[in-house]
Amino acid sequence: MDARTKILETATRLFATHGYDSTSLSHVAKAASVSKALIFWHFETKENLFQAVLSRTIEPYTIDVEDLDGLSEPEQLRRLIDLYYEFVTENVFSVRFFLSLFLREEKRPDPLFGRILDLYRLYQQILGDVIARGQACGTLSREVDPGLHAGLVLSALNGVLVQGFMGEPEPQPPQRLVEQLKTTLVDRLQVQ
Amino acid sequence: MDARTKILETATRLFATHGYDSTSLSHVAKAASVSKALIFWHFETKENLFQAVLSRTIEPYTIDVEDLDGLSEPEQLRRLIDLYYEFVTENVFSVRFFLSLFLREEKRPDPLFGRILDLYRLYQQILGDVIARGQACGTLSREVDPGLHAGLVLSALNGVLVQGFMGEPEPQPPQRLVEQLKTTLVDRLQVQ
DNA sequence: GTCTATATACAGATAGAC
DNA sequence: GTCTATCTGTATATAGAC
Repeated sequence: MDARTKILETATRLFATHGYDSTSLSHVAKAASVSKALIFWHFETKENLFQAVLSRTIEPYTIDVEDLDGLSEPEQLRRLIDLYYEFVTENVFSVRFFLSLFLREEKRPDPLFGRILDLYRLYQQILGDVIARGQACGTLSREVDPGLHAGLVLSALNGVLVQGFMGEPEPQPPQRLVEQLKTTLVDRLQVQ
Repeated sequence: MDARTKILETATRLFATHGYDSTSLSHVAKAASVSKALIFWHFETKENLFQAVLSRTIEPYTIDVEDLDGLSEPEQLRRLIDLYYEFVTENVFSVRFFLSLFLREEKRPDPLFGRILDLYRLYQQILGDVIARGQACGTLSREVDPGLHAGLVLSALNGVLVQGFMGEPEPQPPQRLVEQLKTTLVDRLQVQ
């Protein structure tokens, strides 16, 4: 592996676990087995390195909602919930990283920041649309407001995620919570 | 106000917004209008100051579940949910602070850390107990597992909280999400 | 208790050899 | 591209006057 990549990988790991300020370039250099000067040669400044790390990290963040066709609306909802949960479990490390950035004034990577929020809103809208369609088709109860219910589902998912961050062993394992979520927030909404 | 208190208040604010490492004692000294040396005279080290800040911050963290008597179980649940939400809104600042600490290896204030988790688990257990009692009395549906449902309710509450952190304006304001939460996760569980 | 002045360490960043 | 050596600022922490 070339030095540049090595630096990027190491910096990603260290920034994510210790944060921006707590991660010194001397530390990165040592962990990546290169000199400090080489980091500056490749990335100019610490800030630049950080931006490069963020871009690299956010790269796989996309929503592809395939193969929902042919499923009933409740089934689509269950599938979307699973997709969301799969995504965050596959990216726990960086999701945790970004969440910690959101909580601090420290570093708000505004452009990327906005991109994450856009993705998030898009996902919420997709959920809301499916609920609305289900109500129109008569497969889902009309008792709830689609947008609001979508917001609740996502909140619950995020809550499960955060609960996972707060340290094991939890009384309720995340997967069972997600199951409970689908049962209560989707199945109970179905029109029999 | 005496200097010691002034330092504590200032440090609390700065640590909470910028984190441990990003907050220099020079900065604290300037913001509190005292000399750096005075901070060391009162608190010995930066680490000590931080611990003092944490203790002070965690002080009001208690659960007092009063006046639930006389309420039906569903009403008790609604009340408990409101209490939780009131607590976090009154303490947004420090809750956000602690959550950010949980997400970083940076500083894990282990003793206090544990106390927060204990409170959290206690709250979850209270919720679970109320649900179980409701099921025994026949006011709540037996379809759900009490502990699991309690976990889901708390996750959803935490999710609403986090959603609030991620930046306004959100499509769904927190209060409406909490209402939706109570409707869906409590009312729909009632036996008519 | 509160200050100014200072010691010491390490941060981000540059110069220049190879 | 990669290094060693070095500059400059600022961090935590101390000494000692008042």
